[in-house]
Amino acid sequence: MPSTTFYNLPPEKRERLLAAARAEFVRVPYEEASVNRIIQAAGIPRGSFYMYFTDKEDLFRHLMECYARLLEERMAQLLDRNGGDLFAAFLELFDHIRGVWRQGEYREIGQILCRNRQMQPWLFLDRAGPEAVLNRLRDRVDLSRLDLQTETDLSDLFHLLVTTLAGTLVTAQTVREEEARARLVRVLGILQRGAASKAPSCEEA
Amino acid sequence: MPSTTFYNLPPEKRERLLAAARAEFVRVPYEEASVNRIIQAAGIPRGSFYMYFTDKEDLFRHLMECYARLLEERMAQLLDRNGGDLFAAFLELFDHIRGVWRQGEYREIGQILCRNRQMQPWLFLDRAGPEAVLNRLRDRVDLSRLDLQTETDLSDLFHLLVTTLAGTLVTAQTVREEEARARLVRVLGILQRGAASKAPSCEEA
DNA sequence: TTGACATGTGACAGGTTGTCGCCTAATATA
DNA sequence: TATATTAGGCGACAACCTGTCACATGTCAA
Repeated sequence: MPSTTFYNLPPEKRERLLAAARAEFVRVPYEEASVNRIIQAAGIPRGSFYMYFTDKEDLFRHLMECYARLLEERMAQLLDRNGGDLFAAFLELFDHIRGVWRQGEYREIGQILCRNRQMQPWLFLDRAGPEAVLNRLRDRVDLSRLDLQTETDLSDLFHLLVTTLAGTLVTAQTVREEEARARLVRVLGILQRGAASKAPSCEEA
Repeated sequence: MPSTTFYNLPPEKRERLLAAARAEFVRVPYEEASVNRIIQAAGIPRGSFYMYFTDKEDLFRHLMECYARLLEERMAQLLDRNGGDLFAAFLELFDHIRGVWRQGEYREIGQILCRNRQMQPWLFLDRAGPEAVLNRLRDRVDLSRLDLQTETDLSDLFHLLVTTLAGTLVTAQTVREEEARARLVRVLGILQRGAASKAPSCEEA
């Protein structure tokens, strides 16, 4: 987490640093990103940087978490709008994210995530784990739409959904947009209806 | 991939290098692992190392892929033994892997994977993607047990299963073994029966 | 004015990586 | 046997990186 000193900075300087960081993380994969280049581009002395962030990872996490917070808010709205339908909300979240990534301040996030697939969890999963996110969202989920058989099924399902969404978003950067979306729809379908063939005694019309 | 020069090496030297590498990757997370320490521990000069592998990543991938090949073979056997039941095979694969990790040459793999969760995909997914693995395994899967509605459903399902297995294996290193297994069973259950509540007109006994 | 404290600053020590020219040993050719 | 050719062993080196630390500077309260 950034130190309080960082938040006391003049906003202009703060944003300059973050912008330089985003640019660097877009340019090369995480491991190759260099604090050196970031501070140079931002015109911020070495010592100061380490006053704000403990290291590169701290900075990267901050970028991800800022955006993750936005996503969580949006997810809450989408759940409400869809009457608590978890699957519908996730699909709409995909559309929302794709839209936001196309332009504006968060345009770079998509590219960063694509260049750093291993970091996917950092975007969607709270430092405290997926549990934490789910707990804040739980009230908005309509459980009657789901067939949950144990206490933890919701958590497991949520995890599956998050992983799937993340994966789809990343592939959406390289394959055709609709193709990625179609894949998401298919996987959501599998998760809803199950992949095991149904007993013949229970066939749908 | 290691150069042919690497394979021409006397087996003793080759194994010394790989052992040193495993030890280093167990010691610290991937980013912190140092080629320096590996070659020092193995008593191999710098120039030689770069003759065998292009860099640290190349070496790491090699370790993972050696093991991945074993897993794929095992998976093929398990599919045959379970009459092509994909779900049963995955569950047994979990048990198998846990057993192997407890001792022997691959004891370290579990720890490495745990210290480097982001690398999970490298273990299970072929460089060519999950598709490649599935294609080699496809014939052994009994499709009649599955309810696949589009061409790509099997591939999507396979991806879900692999991701889930990897996640469970990693958590199994930290939480109680049976707990991790129980979680895998639950998730497999969700994937089989689906998470959407069934229409009342089609209730099981 | 003076002190106390937060913050800015860049030189520095200690580490890393990949390369490159040189040397050795083994094998093929005349 | 003498010589050419080639694969491989080797370690010094340049170029880079990171995190720290002693010192400079600014700011606010007494």
